[in-house]
Amino acid sequence: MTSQRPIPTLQDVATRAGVSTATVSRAINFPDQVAQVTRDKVNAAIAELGYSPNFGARAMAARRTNTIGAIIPTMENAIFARGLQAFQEELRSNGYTMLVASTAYQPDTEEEQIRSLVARGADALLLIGYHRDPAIYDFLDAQDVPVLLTWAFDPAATRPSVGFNNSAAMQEMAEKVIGMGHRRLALISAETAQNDRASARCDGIRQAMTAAGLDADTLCFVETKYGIEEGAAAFDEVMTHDPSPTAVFCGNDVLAVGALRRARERGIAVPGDVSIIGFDDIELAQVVYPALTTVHVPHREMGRKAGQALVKHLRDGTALEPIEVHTKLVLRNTLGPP
Amino acid sequence: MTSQRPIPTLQDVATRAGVSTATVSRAINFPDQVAQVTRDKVNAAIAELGYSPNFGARAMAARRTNTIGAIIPTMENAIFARGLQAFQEELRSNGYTMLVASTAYQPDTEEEQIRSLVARGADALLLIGYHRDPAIYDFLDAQDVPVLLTWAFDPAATRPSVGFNNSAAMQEMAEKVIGMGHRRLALISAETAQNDRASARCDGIRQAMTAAGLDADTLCFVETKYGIEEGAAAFDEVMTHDPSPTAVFCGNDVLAVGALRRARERGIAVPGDVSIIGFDDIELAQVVYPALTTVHVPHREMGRKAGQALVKHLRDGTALEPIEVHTKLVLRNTLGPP
DNA sequence: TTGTACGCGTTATCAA
DNA sequence: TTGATAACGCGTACAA
Repeated sequence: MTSQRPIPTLQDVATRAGVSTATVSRAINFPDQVAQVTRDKVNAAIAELGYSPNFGARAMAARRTNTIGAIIPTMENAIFARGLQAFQEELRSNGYTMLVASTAYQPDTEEEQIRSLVARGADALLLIGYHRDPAIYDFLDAQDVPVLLTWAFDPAATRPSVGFNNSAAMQEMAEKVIGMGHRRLALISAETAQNDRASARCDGIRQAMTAAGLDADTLCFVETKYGIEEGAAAFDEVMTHDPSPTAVFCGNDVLAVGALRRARERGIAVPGDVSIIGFDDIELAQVVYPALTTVHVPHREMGRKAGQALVKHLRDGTALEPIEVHTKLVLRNTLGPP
Repeated sequence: MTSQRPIPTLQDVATRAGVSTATVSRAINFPDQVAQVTRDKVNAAIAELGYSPNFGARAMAARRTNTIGAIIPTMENAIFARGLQAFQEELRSNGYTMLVASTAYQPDTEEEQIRSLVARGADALLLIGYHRDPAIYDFLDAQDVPVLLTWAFDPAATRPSVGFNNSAAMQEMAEKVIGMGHRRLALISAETAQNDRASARCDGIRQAMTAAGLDADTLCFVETKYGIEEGAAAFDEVMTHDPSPTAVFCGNDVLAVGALRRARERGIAVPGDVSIIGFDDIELAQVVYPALTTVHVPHREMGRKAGQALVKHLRDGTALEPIEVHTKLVLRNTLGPP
């Protein structure tokens, strides 16, 4: 049982340094407003006491927290982890702290997390995708909390975002695939109901089909949850379709890797019998064999730019501008002629 | 320019409901202490105003935050992401919120993040591994913040942890490998300087060698940063050793996957020419070809149990007990006879 | 350059 | 069951 000395406060530091609390506060927040000697005394007292400012009190008095919240579907998905890591590094180097929360793709949970982060005093929020209950946007407007969306970019959208055009990116890949002669196409997609990125990618394929004179309704479409195992099961389903597809698009690399594994297990040659195409270009894509053809998304760049944009907005009060980042086709070895 | 109505406070709700702030506070925190009719009026007012309590003020007045901080090396590593996801789910279902911060394996950054989370009022902290400056533990004790360590388990340690015995786990695998007849061993390790898990795994191999009558100094040891590319480069280095190893242990699956890829690129057969062994059993391990032999770590179980332990401690005030979780050898296809 | 004093929004104690 | 009120620790006019 150690004798519990109480946590030191500003007042304790002030007493110890023989100055007022106001001076200590200034010494911390505006060092050049206080005389050198005074500052030294204060710093010494802070060090001796092991003082660190109370966040709650500070937030209440200053009415800002230097904290930015980020809400993602799940940390278990490498793409979000990577984007957030870059986002955080950017914030950190500008004196901001990131608070993360995850939603498991549940809109209710997202709303709850938004309220929680706002209550915690987040100065701004980073959210994934455009689609959510308008009431949430109203709430954020009412609370005067700036919001930046990411992972999607729609020039026509009213809310600013830092992201890429999911539809156009997938369309470009589909055009490539169709250009190679593929006609019987399939798509293994993440669940589209609450996920505007997934549905935009799906639209991209249909548009490419229509533009090439194919009937978009012939696309063999299967929706599934996120996961390697899920991708494998969906691949089975897709291949039972008659006529069977010669090219299988996947909404993300994880699904594609599952499909690829199942193809090997079934003795189906890739890309000999069927081509498999991913989306995201996570590390996994280069490691599987054959290496996965996919759409590269600059996750780190996106996270970094989102961080820069938010910091600038908070500092200078300038409007948040939409920023588009660009995807790129990565043609590896799972795509071949039909 | 919408007219900015101010953010509602407890006082606003009280006025609107025609009661005192004390009653509103109780209606929120101890609903059964207030009359049904009063409660309804208060809830109505809360809904109409869109009120949500100010976290800072609450923390200051209540002297707790229902928040638990977690500090990990990096979110980009799937093992931490997965463990934290489970940890968070457990906290959430008990009314606690998780705050994450990451350190990029920098002790200085970790210390900074610890102070930041404590200042934010974290009721407890989850940290990875045992090894850190004693001054940090002193600080946490002084601030009266409970700490639970994880990802490691040492029965002799003074601080409670929820984790597994890194050394014993690797030793078990090494015994298996040696038992198959391997004598020329190599280890590609994560950097051991600030990472007690990495050095424990290394010790495990040496102990198995000594126990089997081998000279532990013959272990070909290479240290590298985290990453697939880094694993590949380290594999090159290890294979130039003379005599070249017949079995290459890797400190984690990501390094192992890099080694595996490089082996394929070099035309080195696995496990024909050399065996490769990973650690962690992340999804990657089942997806590569040949599937990776590795040590399974129950990351989700570990995260969940850590969450349970911390919640119980905070609620009941009982001491934090050490909890060991168990690893398991997963013999897939990259390990064969020498 | 420094100090005084008030207010931030909530919880908790004590009375009523 | 409810209300008045004193903390909680800090930032910041304003004054000196």
